[in-house]
Amino acid sequence: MIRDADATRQRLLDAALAEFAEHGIAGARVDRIAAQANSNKAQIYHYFGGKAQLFDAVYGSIVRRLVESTPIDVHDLPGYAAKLARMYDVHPEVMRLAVWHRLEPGEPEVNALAVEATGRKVDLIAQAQADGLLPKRFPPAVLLGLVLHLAATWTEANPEFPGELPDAEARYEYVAEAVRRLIDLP
Amino acid sequence: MIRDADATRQRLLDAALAEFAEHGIAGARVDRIAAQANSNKAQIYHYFGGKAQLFDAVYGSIVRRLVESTPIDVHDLPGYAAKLARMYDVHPEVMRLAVWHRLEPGEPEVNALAVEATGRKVDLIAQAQADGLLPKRFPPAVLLGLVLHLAATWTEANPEFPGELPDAEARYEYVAEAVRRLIDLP
DNA sequence: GTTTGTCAACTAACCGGTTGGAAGATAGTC
DNA sequence: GACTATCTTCCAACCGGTTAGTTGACAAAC
Repeated sequence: MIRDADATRQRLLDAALAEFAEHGIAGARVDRIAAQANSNKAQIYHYFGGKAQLFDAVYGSIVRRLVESTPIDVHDLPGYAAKLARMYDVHPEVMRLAVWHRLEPGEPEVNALAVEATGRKVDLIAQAQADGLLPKRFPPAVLLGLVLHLAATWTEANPEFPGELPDAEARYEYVAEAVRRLIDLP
Repeated sequence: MIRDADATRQRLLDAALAEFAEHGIAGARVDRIAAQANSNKAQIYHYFGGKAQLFDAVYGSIVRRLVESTPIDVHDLPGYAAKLARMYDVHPEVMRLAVWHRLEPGEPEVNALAVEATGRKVDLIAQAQADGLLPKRFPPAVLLGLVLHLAATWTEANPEFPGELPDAEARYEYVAEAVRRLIDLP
C-alpha cells in the first residue's frame, strides 16, 4: 500500500464534505466518513482532532473556494446573482453545508474569512453607490443581502413548490431580472 | 394527578416543536421532549408511533397554522411579503422547522396541505396577471417563489453578515420595497 | 372490573473517541 | 547494498456513554 499523509487527509476531507452535506453534523457518522475515504476512524482524530473540528476544516475549505471563485462585480450585480445561482445549482453541497452550519446549535462561531469577504463586498457596494453607479434606495448591506439571498432562491425552494417552475437557465435569468429591477436597470 | 390524554398529547407536541426546531430530527432527543412535556418517553410511542412520526405531526400542525394565519393578498404583494417577514422574525421556529424538514434525508415526503396551498397561491397570481393587476414579466410560480423567498431574506441571513443591518421594521419595509419593484409599483 | 393513561426500568444497538501495535518509509552506518 | 534504528502512517479492536424503542405493572376514571 502507498502511504501518503496528504492524500489521506484530502480523501477524509472529501468524504466528510459529502457526509456532512448530506446529514449535517449531528447526523453524520464518523465511521461512514472513514469507510468512504478508504481510511480509518482513528485517522480522523489523528488529523483533525474530532468530528466538530473536521466539520470546521471542511467548512473553511468550502468558504475559501467560494470566496476565491466568485468575486462580486458591482458593475453587473444581475450577472453576479445569476452566476451565484448557477453555482448553487451545480454545487448543492455548498448551500447545504452553509445551512447546516447555521442551524446546528453549539456552532455560533462565524467564519472569519466569510465575515471579511462580506464586509469587503459591502464596502464595494457603498463605493459604487457613492460613485452613482448604483441607486441609494437600499443601504449597502441591505442591497447585498437582497442580492445574495435572491441568488439562492431556487436552491432554498421548499419541496412543496409546484413543478411548474421553468428550467434552470431560465430561473437564473429571472433572478438576474429581479436584481436588475432592484437597481433601476432597464 | 389530572389525567387528560389530549392535554398530554398537546404538551408533547409543544415540547417536540421546541426540540425539533432547536436540534433537528437527528439531533433531537426523545428523552428531552418527554421531560420538557412533563411526561414520559413511552407516551411518545403510544401517541405518535416514533420520533419521525412525531416530527411529521409537529410539521403538519405548523403548516396548518401557517396556511390559515397568513393568506396571500394578490392586491398587496409587498404588504404580504412584509407580513411574512415579520412572522418569520417573531416565530423563528417556523422557518427552522421548514429548513430542517428540507435538509434531513429520508424525508422526501412533501406535505400535501403545503402543496395544495402553494398551488392555490399560484392560481391566484395567474388570475391577477390575467386581470392586469400584476405584470406578466414573471410566470406565476416564479413570481410567487421570488416573493416568498424575499420574505425570508433576513431569517436566512448567514451569521457572517455584518452587524450593519437596520432594525427589524426597516428590514421588513426593504423587503416590501423589493417586491414593489418586482411588480412595477411606484 | 374493564378501559385508559402513566411511568420507571430495561435492552439492544449504536456512536464518538481511544489504544497499542503493525506496517511502511527514511536515513545513517559500515 | 545490506543492516538497523527511528519515525511516520495506518488500523482492528475495544470502551464508556448514550439513544431510540419496549415492557409490564400500577393507578385513575368510568
